[in-house]
Amino acid sequence: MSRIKETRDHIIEQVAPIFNMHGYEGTSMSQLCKAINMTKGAIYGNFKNKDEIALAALEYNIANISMKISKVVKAKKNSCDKLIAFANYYPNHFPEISNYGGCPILNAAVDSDHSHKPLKDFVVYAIENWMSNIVNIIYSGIKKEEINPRTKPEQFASIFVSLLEGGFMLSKVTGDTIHLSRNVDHIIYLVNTELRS
Amino acid sequence: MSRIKETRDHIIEQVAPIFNMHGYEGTSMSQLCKAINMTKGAIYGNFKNKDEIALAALEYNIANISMKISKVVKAKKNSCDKLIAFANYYPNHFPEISNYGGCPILNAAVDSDHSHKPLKDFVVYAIENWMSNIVNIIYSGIKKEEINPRTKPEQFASIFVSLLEGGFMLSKVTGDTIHLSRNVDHIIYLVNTELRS
DNA sequence: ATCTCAATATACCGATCGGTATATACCATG
DNA sequence: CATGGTATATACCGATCGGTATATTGAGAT
Repeated sequence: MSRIKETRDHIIEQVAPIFNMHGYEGTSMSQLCKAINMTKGAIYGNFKNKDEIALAALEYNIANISMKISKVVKAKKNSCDKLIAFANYYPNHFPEISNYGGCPILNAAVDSDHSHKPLKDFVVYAIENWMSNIVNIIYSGIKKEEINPRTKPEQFASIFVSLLEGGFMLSKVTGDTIHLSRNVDHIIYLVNTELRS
Repeated sequence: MSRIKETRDHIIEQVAPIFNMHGYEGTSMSQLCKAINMTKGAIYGNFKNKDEIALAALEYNIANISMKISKVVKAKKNSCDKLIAFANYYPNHFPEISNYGGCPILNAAVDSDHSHKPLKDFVVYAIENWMSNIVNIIYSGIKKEEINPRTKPEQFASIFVSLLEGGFMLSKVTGDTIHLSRNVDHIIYLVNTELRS
């Protein structure tokens, strides 16, 4: 890897949590300089402008959490267990995600509404990607006869994602994990009583 | 009402949607001046600083939507119908709320995390108030023997709020109301199959 | 008609914003 | 050890930030 790439990656890693915590407008370039202990020359030598570094940070944040979730999901063989492992990731890593500023997808979805288009486009892409991930697990589960074929995968995906994001938001802002726990309990209940065959 | 109060209220009404759309950091005082067609003198004559006007705007936004929802809920007598009317408010008014910048509670919950404490405190208060509203409808429904007494009101409230907020967020960012509709369908399903006695 | 006082407009503050032009430091190659 | 090129630091830009001090305005009271 070339040296310029190493610096660029170093910058992205350091600024990613800041963008996640403070949002696009709430993050300033000087704030980023302080965080990476470098000057504007280093940033503008590696990124065209604030938009570009914000997008890179978002991509990093979403790829990061997606990868970690993917790991616990792949560890399960049964489709229903995959869904439950997915859901459990959030309460199991609540402090860590919370200290990082919350779920990057939710933050970006709320924050990106009036920022530049590529950023918003990427949020939509990430959400659709996430939902189709759930949908695919269910379809595959139906094929493997682990999941009730009368299940509606798309509807379940909407509910699944909403319960996790909504629950995380409630727990983060109130400082009480109970909301997220209740939602995950409901997801597990749905999986075991309505999906699992 | 004194004239100063009229101006203050006029300002709040005009700036409330701007704060809801752009968030605290994303909203500038000059932007507000342009919106109300007045100058800084008018604003700083009626508000101590940006924090105070932002809090007033949030209070206005939340009171506003709460009042409207309360109206459709109170129009129903049966507790289960109240819950369904509550949930239906969101898809029924999606374009209106969306154009206004989304649900002020969700926006503020995500936005307020690093702003001044009174603003965050008010978000928490509003959420707890909202949840206890749902809880009270259920308790009252149990007492009136309209709702299954084995229902867990607090758990249902977490799920209820999360499905609405999460679904609205998904639908707003993707521009497709299907997510919100699916979630409301699930809420109605839960009410009719698990709550209604 | 004049005075008073509150409400708003104007002009300005230092700080910081995103961004850029240039100087400097550093490393690979000869 | 000199040189060339690249990566980063420095210094600076105009614009805008939140906020304030003061000038102007206008309605009600005398």
